[in-house]
Amino acid sequence: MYFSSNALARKIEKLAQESWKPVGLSPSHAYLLMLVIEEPGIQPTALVEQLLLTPSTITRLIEKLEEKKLVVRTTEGKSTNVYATPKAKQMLPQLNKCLGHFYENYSTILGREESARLVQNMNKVTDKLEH
Amino acid sequence: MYFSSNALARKIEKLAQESWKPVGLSPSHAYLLMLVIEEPGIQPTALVEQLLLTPSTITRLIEKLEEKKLVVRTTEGKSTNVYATPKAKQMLPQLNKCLGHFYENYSTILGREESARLVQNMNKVTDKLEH
DNA sequence: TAGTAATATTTGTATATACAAATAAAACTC
DNA sequence: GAGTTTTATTTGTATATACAAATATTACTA
Repeated sequence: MYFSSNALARKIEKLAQESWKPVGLSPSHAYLLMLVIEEPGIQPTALVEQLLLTPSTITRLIEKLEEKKLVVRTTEGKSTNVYATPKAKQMLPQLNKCLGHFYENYSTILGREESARLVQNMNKVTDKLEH
Repeated sequence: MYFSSNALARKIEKLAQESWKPVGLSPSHAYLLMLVIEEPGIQPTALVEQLLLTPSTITRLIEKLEEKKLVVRTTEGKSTNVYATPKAKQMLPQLNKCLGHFYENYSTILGREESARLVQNMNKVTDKLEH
């Protein structure tokens, strides 16, 4: 179980990295950016929930996107809002294309149905392991 | 798929870390050590295959176990042999116990059958992603 | 057999992520 | 409304792993 889940995650990670190479972003950065474009002003807490990552990781991801001038942060009180820059918004079609490629890649290899089933299974297990 | 496989791997990793806490080793170190005890003089290349990790990672794992005086390395020519120390051999029962706990942990949560099915599925997918 | 190719391992450095502590602000509580 | 608790975010540091280059040795080839 231990090596199986790790090995699978690493393989998928690699495939995803390949898929997002055209936009020069890691999969996590790309997913985060797409969420920010979709929901302007989204807060880190919401990103934590959607991406299943910890707050510190989300901060790090945002920082990097800020460096690349793809997002800006505004802080009011204890909460922070994240917005996509025009530069990022222009990238949206390419981001979607990469996402599509990624999906095609693994669905071609595994079949659409089997892929869906596996994802469902993994989510179920992850939820059960929550505590 | 991307977040599902990553999230699952992280959850399992955490569960495994808990399980091996009693011996003060990370899951990867523990699995490697058990292989070395089982097959004295095993070479890094063989460990790479069994643990599904890269050569550099294997070197790092061995280094750490060497620091802890749990293994020794002998180099002859281009190849290296790894042996468990008496100290490590004495730990074997505890290592097995941790392995058992880990298995019990996730099988209790998921059920034995479902666990086995998931592992099979993940392995199948990982193999298919090989290229 | 000298020169090149293949194999095994290690080293330098990078990525993805997390935990725990720090900071800051808002929300309760009495 | 002063003091405490909760919530949101960031920062310092650590872990697990990988890639690419370096090193060393053995095997092949012409």
